[in-house]
Amino acid sequence: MKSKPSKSGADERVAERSPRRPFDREAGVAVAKDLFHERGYDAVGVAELTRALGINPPSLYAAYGNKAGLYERCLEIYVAEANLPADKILTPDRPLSEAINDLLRQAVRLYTKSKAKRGCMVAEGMRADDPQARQLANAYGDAAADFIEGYIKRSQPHQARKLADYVVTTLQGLSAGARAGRSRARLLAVAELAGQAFETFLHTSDESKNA
Amino acid sequence: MKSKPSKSGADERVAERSPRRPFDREAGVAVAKDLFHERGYDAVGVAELTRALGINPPSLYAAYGNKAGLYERCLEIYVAEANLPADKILTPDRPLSEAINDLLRQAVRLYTKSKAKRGCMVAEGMRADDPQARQLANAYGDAAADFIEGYIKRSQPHQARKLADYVVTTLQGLSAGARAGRSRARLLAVAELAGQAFETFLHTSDESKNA
DNA sequence: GCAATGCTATAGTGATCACTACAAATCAAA
DNA sequence: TTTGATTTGTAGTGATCACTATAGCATTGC
Repeated sequence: MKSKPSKSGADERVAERSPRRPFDREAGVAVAKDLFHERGYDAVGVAELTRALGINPPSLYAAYGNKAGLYERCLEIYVAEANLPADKILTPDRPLSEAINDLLRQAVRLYTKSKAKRGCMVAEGMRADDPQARQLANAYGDAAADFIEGYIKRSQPHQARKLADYVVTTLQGLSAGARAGRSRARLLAVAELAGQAFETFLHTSDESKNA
Repeated sequence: MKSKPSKSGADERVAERSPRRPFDREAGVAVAKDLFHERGYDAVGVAELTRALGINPPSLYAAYGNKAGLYERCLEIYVAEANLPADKILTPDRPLSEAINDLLRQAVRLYTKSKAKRGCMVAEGMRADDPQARQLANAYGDAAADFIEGYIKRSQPHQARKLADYVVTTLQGLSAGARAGRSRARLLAVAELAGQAFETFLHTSDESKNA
């Protein structure tokens, strides 16, 4: 009867937190995230992960379920760490083209911040051979694309999708360029071009759409 | 004495052409090319290749050296088949922006021509996990980028690299979009935007650069 | 016919893949 | 101290990786 939910409330809290500390799951996710970001989902094996985390395979599976589960946690904190805080950049109070321009430039800075971890972890994950990993990354990628499209739609409802596609395509190209080793300066120049192009789209669209 | 170079000259020609037909190397390359294009270098194993070619592993290695060697042949004919005849599109007799616009649109058509073989085989190969395959693809990618930059430099010597980077980045984004399953119509819209953007770059650059 | 040539298929190489069965070890609660 | 729960390390699962040693076999020139 009272076997499960008996005793005091404090016990339940303690019971939830594992009687014997496993190995710091959170830190493990951070380490794995760097590995996945640096070399991609497929190229990082479980053996290398366990070596990097200082644990053995059974601990990894007990903690995260499987390799894809760990990757999911990595994606989660990668996005949550606000590496590219789209919600902070795409704010309703600033001009659309200025916000997009800022987004592109900040993306380049992020993609080229680390020499090892080049490009966008989500965008690169969408190209993984493993279908499960690809699906996980796609979820975040689609969410980001929807967010951008929704933001554009506020001021440009007629061609929001086309413009959002342009932005997303540019971001994917910038991520690929970063991964290929193109320098930050050159990518920033491209981002600036794309940003100033975006501004012209709004002008020309106003003319044609109002006609 | 007369054992080796005796007899008639016709024999030498026949002797060169393998006494027993191997298995049609050329056709094998074409089949392998489709597989590599469809699923990427890493995802296609030697076992699957030999199955698709109707041969056994030793024949593959005797014919192409190794998996990377076969991939190299595939890349070669992929590019040579003029899937995207840049030299036919980027001709000196047409306006720069028109040529670039055409290049982008034709690229989209190519990237979305087959439902299975999406994107650019070279651009996608540049992301392979295998360093050898990556290097092979990079060679073709760099050559294409240089060709584009050289073409732009003819009419825009000051900012050819920046503009070429923009075009290459857009192409990579389009390839990624095609691989992600984005429709031809949407990608064509993006290509058109990028093309019309490219034209504005020339105008604005003329003003600022001449000052 | 007879050896030489050259491609073929059978079978298997060690390495690595993601993943797990099992039992020792450690903790909490009784 | 005993019991029960849980994580740990050891060791190994079958599968697949790229690749190859060996030998059979068909065709060639003699």
